Amino acid sequence: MKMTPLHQEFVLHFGEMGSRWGINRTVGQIYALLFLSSAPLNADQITEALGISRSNTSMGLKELQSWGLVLRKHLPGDRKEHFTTPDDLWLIVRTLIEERKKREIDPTLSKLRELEMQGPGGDDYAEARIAELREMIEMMTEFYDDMARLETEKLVRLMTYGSRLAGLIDKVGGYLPSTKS
Amino acid sequence: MKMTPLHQEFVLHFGEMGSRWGINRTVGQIYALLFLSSAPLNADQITEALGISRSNTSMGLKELQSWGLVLRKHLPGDRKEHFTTPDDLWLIVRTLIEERKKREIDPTLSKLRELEMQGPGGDDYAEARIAELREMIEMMTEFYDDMARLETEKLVRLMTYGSRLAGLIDKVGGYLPSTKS
DNA sequence: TCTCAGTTTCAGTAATTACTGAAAATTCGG
DNA sequence: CCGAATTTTCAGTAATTACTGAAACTGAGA
Repeated sequence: MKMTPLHQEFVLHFGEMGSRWGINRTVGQIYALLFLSSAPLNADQITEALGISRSNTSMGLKELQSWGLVLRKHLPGDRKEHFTTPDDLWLIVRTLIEERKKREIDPTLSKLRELEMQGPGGDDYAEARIAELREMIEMMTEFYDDMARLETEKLVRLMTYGSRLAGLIDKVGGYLPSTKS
Repeated sequence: MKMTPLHQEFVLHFGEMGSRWGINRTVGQIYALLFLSSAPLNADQITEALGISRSNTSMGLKELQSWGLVLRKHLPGDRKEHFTTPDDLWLIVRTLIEERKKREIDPTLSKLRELEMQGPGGDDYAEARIAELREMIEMMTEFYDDMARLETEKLVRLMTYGSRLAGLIDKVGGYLPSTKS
């Protein structure tokens, strides 16, 4: 399992970026390795290619599977588990966004609602600020949900349409309430 | 500088979420405190409210300013520096997204382009995978750039339009190339 | 220009997170 | 159901990151 220079640089980059992406170095490297590999790899191959311990590989794969970014694959005639990334890049991106939303946004949205439930406590400014933040997050997550429901083909069409979208909306007519709450 | 229960819970939550958001606990707490405060606070007030060291406050504020999430504010008649978060939540969100893109996506886009520059090295699968990833990131960042350029009012209109956008595009006509590359 | 309130820097230390090897658990062919 | 192959868990340790106090620096008023 010797890596080509291309693999090496890619794997190293994902390792470095890992900490910024909220995963650790080896998890990033494992993902990178699987991403570039046309055939599924088993844990020993990953362990050897990255020069890490077998247990570290096991933990890394576990985390990546919990994210839905890596899939187990049984190869016939081999007792060992093998692993891949999904072929479809769009699926990967959808998964990534969904998981990050789940971990980074949803808990805060819940907390904000919970705080509002506790009713007014006298600090009008803080309460308004919290309500405003909650509304903003709701608007963005609802938009995200709508977009996530679209098939990829429509999503691509929409994204390629880019800034012209705004003009389009103008034309259709603005029956919507104004911006400021 | 005693915090109300509302402040406390909010600050604590931001502290806990900090690590998921790629900042540390105290940076999250400082931000939370400033976010809920109607008047700008000085470093000593922050230090006392959070029970952290003066130097920690200084470093946290420095980081938040580098993100553009916290602004210095000189109060007349007081020699101390004061700090606030921008009033406009949309501005805050725009800043957040822009900065995270800068830190988490742009370096990878550069790296991918760099790897492609190095020319074919024989691993067709890996090279195709990298090219596909680069194209995907380009499409998404270009879309983001388009959206970021819109005034907030239009952005709100667009987001509220949600899933109906897809139908809209259909109607206007699909002159665009098909999805699969 | 000197003073001093205020701020930043930084070396040392504490706290957290990542990684390892060994042992326990699981899985599957026989 | 047994036993070898494989995977997972976990306590201990290494590496990294966060935090502190003290010292250095800054800049406005006298």
